[in-house]
Amino acid sequence: MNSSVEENYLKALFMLSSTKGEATVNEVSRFLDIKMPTVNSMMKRLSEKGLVIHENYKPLKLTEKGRLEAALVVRKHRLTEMYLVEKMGFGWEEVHHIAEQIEHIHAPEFFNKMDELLGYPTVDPHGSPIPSEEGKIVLNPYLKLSDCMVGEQVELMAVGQSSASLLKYLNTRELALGVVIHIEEIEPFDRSMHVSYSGRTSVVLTSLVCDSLLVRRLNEETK
Amino acid sequence: MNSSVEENYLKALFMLSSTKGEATVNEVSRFLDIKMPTVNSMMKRLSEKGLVIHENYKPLKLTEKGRLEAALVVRKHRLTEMYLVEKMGFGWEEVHHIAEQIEHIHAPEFFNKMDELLGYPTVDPHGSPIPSEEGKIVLNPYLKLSDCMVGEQVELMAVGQSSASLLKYLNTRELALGVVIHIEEIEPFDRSMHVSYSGRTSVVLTSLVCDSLLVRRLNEETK
DNA sequence: CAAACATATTAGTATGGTCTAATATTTTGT
DNA sequence: ACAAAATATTAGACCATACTAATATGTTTG
Repeated sequence: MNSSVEENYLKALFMLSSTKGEATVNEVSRFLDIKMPTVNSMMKRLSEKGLVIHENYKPLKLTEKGRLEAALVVRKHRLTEMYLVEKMGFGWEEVHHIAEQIEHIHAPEFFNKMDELLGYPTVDPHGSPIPSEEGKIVLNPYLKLSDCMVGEQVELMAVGQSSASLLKYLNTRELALGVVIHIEEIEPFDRSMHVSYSGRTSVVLTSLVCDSLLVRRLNEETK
Repeated sequence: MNSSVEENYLKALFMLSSTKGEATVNEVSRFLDIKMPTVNSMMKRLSEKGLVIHENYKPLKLTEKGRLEAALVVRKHRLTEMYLVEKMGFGWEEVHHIAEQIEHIHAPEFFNKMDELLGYPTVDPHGSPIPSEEGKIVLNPYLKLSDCMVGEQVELMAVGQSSASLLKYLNTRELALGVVIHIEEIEPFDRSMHVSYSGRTSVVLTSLVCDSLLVRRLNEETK
């Protein structure tokens, strides 16, 4: 059984290595706000437990076992977020720090019950995928708003990062999941976008925001 | 902020001292299954933090502050149990070990939301009182079934101890909270009771069981 | 390529929370 | 009342998880 602390390291590694398949001690250190030597010795431990591959001065990788255990923590986190929003009426921006704690509860039946009550969702309220009990995740089928072109119509499906500040920003602009966005114009010099949605027109979104919004192109018949 | 471990000691002390107002190191030790020297040094810590009164070789008492913090942990535990049973569909006997973990979550809004969704209950699914946010508890208004007399009609309101074995025992006999029990006969020599309820008649309950069942006398007009 | 910088590791320290063994005190039973 | 038993405390060890300071390795850049 892994401790909460170990689970946090595994989760960090899971998230940081999701694209490249590996991460450095320094990245984990900054991500968790824990000093490098501490990370280093913890990685030694996880390596002895067969959860991480750690050769001196080389980047860190999760073993298959480590990846599974990390995925299960992420699963618990995202199911919790989903449950808090859908079944308890919390707002997007309130649930993260609660889920950060509940994700370490050891009680599979508790999370499976949430899963059942939620109807076996595959994405959480931020739109991020929820790993299955076997650690499988659906590949994120969404693209960044910033990768779309003028004239396209897209539906907001997820946010790339779920900082409270971004979520509040979206709330004040009535930008919720499911909103259909029409791209009116893109400023070439700073890549900011003018968009319209839900009756609002010419709303300006900076490229920073556009990078964080994950959308799905609407096909012709939906228009 | 108290750690989970400290919270467990406070809770233990709270429960053990609920009748006499104090408890011994030895009792806490047996209750938590932690050796006496460990308990002793932890009590020293809690005493320095102003949560416990601990003079050498004297029984332990909670300070007002300690009592409040302990009550809040109990509140979180019992609200959680209540929520798991009422809102998620778990059985009585499944929820204890989940609540033991969730009670240490630091997120008042989470528990207040449960409270709200449950309609501000004052007793948990085992019938034990749920302390308020201010640490106040309604005095247990129930009496033991074993203190009742032949001919009385009582409603099952709570169980004195919530061991899985007792709860299963009650389940198999369809003895649920709210069931109205009629006391037909009491064996003087072993204090076992013959009772009837929900169509069943002459069910025998040993005195051990009767001691664990908390009931409320039904007044005449309810009969 | 060598110096400077970034990253990684080792060594040593601290704290929380547990243990066992030894000792001290209180309670109990004859 | 005194010896035995139960309870409480002190002392010393250990592991998990953090830190700082010092050192080693790897990377970047003049």
